[in-house]
Amino acid sequence: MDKTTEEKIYEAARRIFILKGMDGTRMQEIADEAGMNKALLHYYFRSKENLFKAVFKDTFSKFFNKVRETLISDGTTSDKLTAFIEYYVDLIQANPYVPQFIINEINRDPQVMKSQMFESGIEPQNIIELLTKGKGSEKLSKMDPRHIVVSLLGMLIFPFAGRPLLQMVYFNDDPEAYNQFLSERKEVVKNMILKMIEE
Amino acid sequence: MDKTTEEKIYEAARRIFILKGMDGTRMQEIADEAGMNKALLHYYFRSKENLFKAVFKDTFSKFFNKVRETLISDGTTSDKLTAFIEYYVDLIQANPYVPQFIINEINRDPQVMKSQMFESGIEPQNIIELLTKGKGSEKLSKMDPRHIVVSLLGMLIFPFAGRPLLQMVYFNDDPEAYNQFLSERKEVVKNMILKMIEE
DNA sequence: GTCTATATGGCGATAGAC
DNA sequence: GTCTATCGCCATATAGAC
Repeated sequence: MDKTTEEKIYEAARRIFILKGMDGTRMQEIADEAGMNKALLHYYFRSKENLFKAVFKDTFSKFFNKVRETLISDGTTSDKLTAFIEYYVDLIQANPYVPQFIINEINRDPQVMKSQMFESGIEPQNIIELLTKGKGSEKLSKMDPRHIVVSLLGMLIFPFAGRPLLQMVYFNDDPEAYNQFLSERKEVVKNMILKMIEE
Repeated sequence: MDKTTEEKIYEAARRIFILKGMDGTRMQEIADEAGMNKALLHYYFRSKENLFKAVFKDTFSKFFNKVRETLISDGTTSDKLTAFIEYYVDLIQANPYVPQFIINEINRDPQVMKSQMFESGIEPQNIIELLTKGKGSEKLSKMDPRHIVVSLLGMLIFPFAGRPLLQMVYFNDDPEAYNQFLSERKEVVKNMILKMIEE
C-alpha cells in the first residue's frame, strides 16, 4: 500500500464513476471509497468534472486502442477476428462495466470523446482503410467490414451490459449459471463470426 | 391537443427520462417540456421516483413482451428470427434510446425490474421453454438458443446505443451516412443470423 | 387544478486550522 | 497535505393563494 494519495483518489473515482456514471456519482462516495476526506479530492483534482475527465479519457483510449491495434495486425481475416475475440472477451471480463460506461458517457456528452480523439491524433478516416486493407492481409470478407465489426462488438458487449436482465430471464437469476454462459461466449462467438464471413 | 394534464406530464417525462435517465433528469426540465409548472408534476405523481417508475414500467414491458411474443409464434426457426428482426429494428428505429435506457436503469436498480416482472406474472423458467420448444415448430437450431438470442439482441441494439462513437469513427461523423448504414442493418443481420444457425 | 413562493436537504466547492 | 466547518447553490418537495 505505497500508493500516493492522488493514485488512491483516482482509482477510487474510477471504480465509482464506471459503476454509476458521472450523474450517479457523489464526491462523498469517492472519498469514502478512497478512505479519506472529501476536501482532498478537490485539492488534487479541483473539480468533479476534472476528475471525471481524467478517468474517462484513460478508460476510453485503453478500450478504443485495443480494437484498433487488433484490427491492423497482420494475418488472415479469421486470425484477426479470433485474436480480437480472444483478447476482447478477457478485457471485458476484467472490466465488465467499462463498455456500458463509455457508451453512456459518450451519449451524455459527445464532446468529451471528440476532444479526446482530437488530442490523441486519431484520424477517423484511417480506421475504415485499416479495416478494409490491413497490412498485407486479404480483405476482411465481401461484407462491409463495418457491419462485421458492429455485429461483433454488439455480440461481445451485450451479455455484460444486459446481465441483470438476461440472468433473470434466461437463467432464473442464478449467477453461477450466467458465469458459465459467459465462459462459453468466447467459443460461441468465434464460431458464429466465422460462419458469418464464410463465402 | 385535447390531452389531459396528466398525459402531458407523462409524455414529457417519458421523453426526458429515456434520453437522460433517472439521475440525469431534472423535474424542472420535465415541467418545461410539458409547458407547465413544476408543482403540477408533484400534484399528479407525488414524487420523481413515482413518475419515473410509471415511465419505466410501461417502457420495459412493451419492449420485453415483444421479444416474448415473437419467439412464441408459430413457424420455422428462420421465420421466427426474420420476423423478429423485421419487427424489432422498426421498433428500435422508432425508439432509438429505449434499449439503452432499459439496460441502464436495470443496472442502476435491478429491483425495479424484478418487481415489474413479478407484477406482470412472468415466469422466467417459461421463457427458456418457449425458446427451445415453440408452438409446434422445430427446435431453434442445435445451438443453445440463449446464445442466439443474446447475439441477435446485441447485433440489433449496439448500432443504436453506440451511435455517437460508431458514427464518428467509421462514418466521419456524417449522420446521413450512418442512417444509410442503419437502414442496411435489417437485411445484413438477417443474412448473418441465418448463416449462424445453418447446420 | 394551477400557479408563486418557500421550506428542506444534499451536493460541489472553498476557507482556514493544524 | 489533510482535516473540520461552512458557504452557496440547486433539486425535490410542499404550502398556500387564486
